[in-house]
Amino acid sequence: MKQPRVLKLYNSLSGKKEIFNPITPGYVGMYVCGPTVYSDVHLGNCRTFTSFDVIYRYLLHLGYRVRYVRNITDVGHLTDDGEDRMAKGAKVAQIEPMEVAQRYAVGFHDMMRIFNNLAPSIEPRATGHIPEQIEMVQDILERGYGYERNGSVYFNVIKFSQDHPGVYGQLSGRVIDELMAESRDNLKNQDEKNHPADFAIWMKARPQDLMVWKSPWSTGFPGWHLECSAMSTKYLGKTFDIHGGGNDLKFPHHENEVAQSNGACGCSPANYWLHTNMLLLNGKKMSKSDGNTINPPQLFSGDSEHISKAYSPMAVRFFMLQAHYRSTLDITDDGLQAAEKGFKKLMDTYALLQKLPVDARDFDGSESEHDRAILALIEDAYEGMDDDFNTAIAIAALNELGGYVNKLTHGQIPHNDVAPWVIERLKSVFSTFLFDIFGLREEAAREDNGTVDNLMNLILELRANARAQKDWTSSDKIRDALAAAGIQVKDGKEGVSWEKV
RNA sequence: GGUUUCGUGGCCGAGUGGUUAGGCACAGCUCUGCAAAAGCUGCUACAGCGGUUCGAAUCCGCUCGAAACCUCCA
Repeated sequence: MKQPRVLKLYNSLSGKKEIFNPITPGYVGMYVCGPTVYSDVHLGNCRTFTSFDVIYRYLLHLGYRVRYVRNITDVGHLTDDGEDRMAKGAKVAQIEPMEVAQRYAVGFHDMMRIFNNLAPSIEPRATGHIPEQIEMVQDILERGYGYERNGSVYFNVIKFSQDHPGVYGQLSGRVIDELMAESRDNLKNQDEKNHPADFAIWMKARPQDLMVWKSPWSTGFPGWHLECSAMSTKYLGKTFDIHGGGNDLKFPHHENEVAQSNGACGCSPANYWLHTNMLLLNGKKMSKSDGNTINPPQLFSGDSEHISKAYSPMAVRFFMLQAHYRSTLDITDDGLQAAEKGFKKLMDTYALLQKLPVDARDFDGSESEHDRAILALIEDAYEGMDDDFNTAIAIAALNELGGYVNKLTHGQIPHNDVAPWVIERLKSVFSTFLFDIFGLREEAAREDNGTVDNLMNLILELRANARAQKDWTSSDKIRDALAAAGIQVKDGKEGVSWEKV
């Protein structure tokens, strides 16, 4: 609908911005690596999925039919000790591994809704695609890129990289020889592998393993990287448009995915690889062990030593949107406060914009410099999004447009100086960006509660009476008492309003 | 140790070979009984040192500092 806009995105594979050309015009297949559901969702996850949510929304806005696949990993992802993450949680809580997965998958979905992220088109689970993964292992073996050892199957990275020069390591900038030199000697099942860089695509179960399936090689479970390859192939095809995930998945996860897909079918899985950057706290990556961490519920309740107050989900979302998705973003109390105010200001401006009249009676039909400036800023917002989804640029343009809204509202710019159709366009663009593309939503400033409204109306009426009689003592007492109760009274030209602070 | 990225005004954070990003904070003004709120205006920075260039914060080199990855991680 908005075609032809030229969309550019940064492809990790080539290391530069490229013009986006989908395989099938008008359609986009996008796969994003979802969470491993072994614990409460991490705030960093929220940033990644919020970034891809905006990407998804913008693609939709551009008129693409998008199939957005985001998996849930519920098996095969091992801890440092070589234990499955689900199984570990299950033993601790004395429940089934699938109960662990279910508990945290539900929590994850709740959090996605709180952040106003759209649901993906398909959300496949690794445990639901064991046959597909076994088939993929077979394909890899048939093509000679895997080998079996004691019931486990490993991917032969050396042979693969000899047959496909330049492929392994392209995404992460890694060199095989260095991998050999760097590899630690305490890696899992090191003795079974031909080479330290090889990785398991099927693992034979040990007696303590809880989640196991039968396969031609052994009773066991699939390797961690395999589920994404198998499920992306199943739902998007052998080669699809966009594969995304967090920066820290580049190596080894995504590198190995590329190798697996090439090894299984001789084709590259995705044309464009998009990676989001990390969320930092106090300038460092969050880490539970260091105590340098904050989770979403803490952010929303204010219950953390790192912040001074509670922040709403939309304030946090806006905070994320102010930075580009490929930049690290440092969470600070000051930064969050600035974002909270900036978000509120933009929403207030939007409310003012809704009230601007668009009737053309006193419009003289000429194009003013304001018209041109407003249209240019609208174009800036779009160009920002076209340039690798630069939400920061788009927000800046919206803020500048907000200046025009205020000046029109307060009469610094006469109404008849801006064409009615430009105002209409401004209204539509504002709402499109705020709600459809950025995925923000208005947060109830007050409970939808008639009782409170009625009480407030009564109180403010009493104060208005006092003020009419110049009884400043009474009127100020009311104002101060309300402030102490967390309610701010705002005296405006068109009357009094109030807000919970 | 290896690989990579980054270092922007009081704070957050875009961008980029030549034009004020934006937000927050701050200051002035308007409004106002006072204040708050709101609006307008102002606030010209790019780690340091060299080099390329008519011109660099933007390109190159070095130094210093930070972070990520190399091992589970969004």
